[in-house]
Amino acid sequence: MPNSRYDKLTASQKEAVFHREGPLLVIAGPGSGKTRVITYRIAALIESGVSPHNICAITFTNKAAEEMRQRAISLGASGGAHISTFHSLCVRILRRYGADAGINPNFSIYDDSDQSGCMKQAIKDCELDTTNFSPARMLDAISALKNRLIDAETFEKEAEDFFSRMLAKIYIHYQGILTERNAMDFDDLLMKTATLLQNNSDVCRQLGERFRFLLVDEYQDTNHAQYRIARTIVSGHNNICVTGDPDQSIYRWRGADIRNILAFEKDWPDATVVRLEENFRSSANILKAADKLISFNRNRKEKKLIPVKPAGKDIAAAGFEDELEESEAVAREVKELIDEGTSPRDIAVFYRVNAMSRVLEEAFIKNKIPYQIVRGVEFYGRKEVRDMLAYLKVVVNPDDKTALLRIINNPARGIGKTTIDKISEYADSQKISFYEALKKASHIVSLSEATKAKQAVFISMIEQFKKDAGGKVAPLMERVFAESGLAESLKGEQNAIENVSEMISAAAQYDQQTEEPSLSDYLQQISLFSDVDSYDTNNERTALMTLHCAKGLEFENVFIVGVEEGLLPHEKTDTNDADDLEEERRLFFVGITRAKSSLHISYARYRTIRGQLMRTVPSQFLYELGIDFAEHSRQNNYSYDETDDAEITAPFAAGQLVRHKSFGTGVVKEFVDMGENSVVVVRFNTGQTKTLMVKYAGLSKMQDNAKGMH
DNA sequence: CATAGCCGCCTTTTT
DNA sequence: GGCGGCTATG
Repeated sequence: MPNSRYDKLTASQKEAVFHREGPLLVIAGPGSGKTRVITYRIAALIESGVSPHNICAITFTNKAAEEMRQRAISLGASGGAHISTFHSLCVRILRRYGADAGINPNFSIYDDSDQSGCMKQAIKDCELDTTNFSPARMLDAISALKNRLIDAETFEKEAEDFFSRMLAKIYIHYQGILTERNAMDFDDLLMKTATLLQNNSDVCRQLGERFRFLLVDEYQDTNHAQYRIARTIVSGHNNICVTGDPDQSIYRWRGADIRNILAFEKDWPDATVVRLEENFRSSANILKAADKLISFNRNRKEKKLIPVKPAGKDIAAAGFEDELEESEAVAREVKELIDEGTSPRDIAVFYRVNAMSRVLEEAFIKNKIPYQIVRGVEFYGRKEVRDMLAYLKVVVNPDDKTALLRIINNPARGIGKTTIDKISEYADSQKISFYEALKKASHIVSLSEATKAKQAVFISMIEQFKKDAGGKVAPLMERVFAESGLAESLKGEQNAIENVSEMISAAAQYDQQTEEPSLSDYLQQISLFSDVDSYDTNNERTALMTLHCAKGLEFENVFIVGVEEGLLPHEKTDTNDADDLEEERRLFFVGITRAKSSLHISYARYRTIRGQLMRTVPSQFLYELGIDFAEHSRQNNYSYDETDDAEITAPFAAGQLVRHKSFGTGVVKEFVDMGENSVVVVRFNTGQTKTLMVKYAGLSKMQDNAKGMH
């Protein structure tokens, strides 16, 4: 019998919570209590006699996993259920069951910058140049292949055109480098798990028996590999419950496939579908705007957003001269809210790209507002943090040449490029790893005795660390920091030293919380951790973050800045590709629907991008929201009203703002009227000036609210 | 082999 | 406007 704590759930929520066996799809709009439903469902399953051990819940971030764990415990579900991201689950599976597939459990996990290093090497090995084969593009392409579970050999067989054949060659080399270094990138974790489950029916059966109930949150943002993993795990019992909202899918660029959620009922024909359409979060006005915006997406399923809260405040819109004024106005408004008694943590500022945080940060400092910037991976990107991690990775996984090369002469110990090349050559000729070659350096004839001695010191240091690497992590880190010479080399750099201390205290916490702490496990876990996961919601600080980070969160007061063409939608998105544009619109939708009671939207008429002052154009999404920002363009302040759409008029006069499908936005410098063959001279924001024939250029006119630039 | 200084590159979003 | 990588110099 369900107890009284379920009383506050709505009928639909209850339906999802108490659904027992078989596939369940929960289509849940923003603010509909979806995460709550999952947590209650975990509690309800346990209450009905299911062992926590048999439940696996997948969340989108580590942070969400941590919160869900705590909430489940507070509901009386005594812990024991597996709650983690897909990536963490995969690490567990690969460590435990990977041996048969030839996986060494001490594998390193490579992040973006490690990957890019390996990719550059791979391109070089293929004797191709990085101008035609840019590492970033190659990595994107390979990531897409891995998400679709296509390995290098399979792809090579299919590759026909020149580009595909080159890509296949690079893919093979890149993967070779990772394998040689006993390393996996993020996509490998998923692909190798999916393949393992597919090829090893025994592992598959064991996991199916272990996880008799699988719950996947944010299902709209799963990729194909994740879908396969989920599908295989539940193949024996079909007890899968997924929740998600197609309108909040914002990770297509990373391989997320919205079709997973759209096709759920086809994949599991006997699925129960529950819709959660009531919104308990936002005021009716905010929802009205969100609904208006998202209705411009054509490739979607209609969904209602039913407000529970009253209309509330109007949405505040504002146009500013530049990003300095915008930031200053946001800071002042935030300050006012705080002075009126709002807690700083009930306020958040969202932007499209991380680079926009700097100017906001300065304004917040100036106005003495407590804030925290929630950033992707900044902490783990710091030099000193990477250096420390590289030492630890080498201790656990000596094959990790990426890490080894990073530390071998850092701090400087007289082992330079020439020496490294000689050792590399020796390693290749002897078919041994770089680390093994280093150990046998005394056999390398071409090296001087002095150099050999330096290497011996380095090797014996690492070997000593290895001996002491069992058990707790933090003490070893202290030793590594001191004895590697890193501490000495960072002397005077207080920030850097503090970052390392922060790492060590995090490790100490891990040591305490983990039954059997191990360095290998620790390194793998934190590789999957990002700064977003350490966002402290109990802190009395206003959060600044990207719109992507804002997913899954909610705030009383929300500010969205830089709502301009080129930023939102971002210039990198192909506005002719409806799917790309629709994803940007969803991103804005996600941002808007984070707000509970007040929402402030702004843009700047000029913005400095990469050190260059650019004239900007308000986002087309603002028109769609029905906000008449022209009204506010002369007053640099937020004002609260909503009127009809602004008009777009006038011919190609000098000063007219226009958009070109490949050059982007620009300003008309000159118009030569030659009837049908009229020519227009446009200076584009990219810096180039083009003379175009109107009839071919396909220019669209844009609203101009800016003052002249002279 | 180390260091400083310069050039040229890129720059969306993140597990 | 920031960083990595390269080069020239000590």
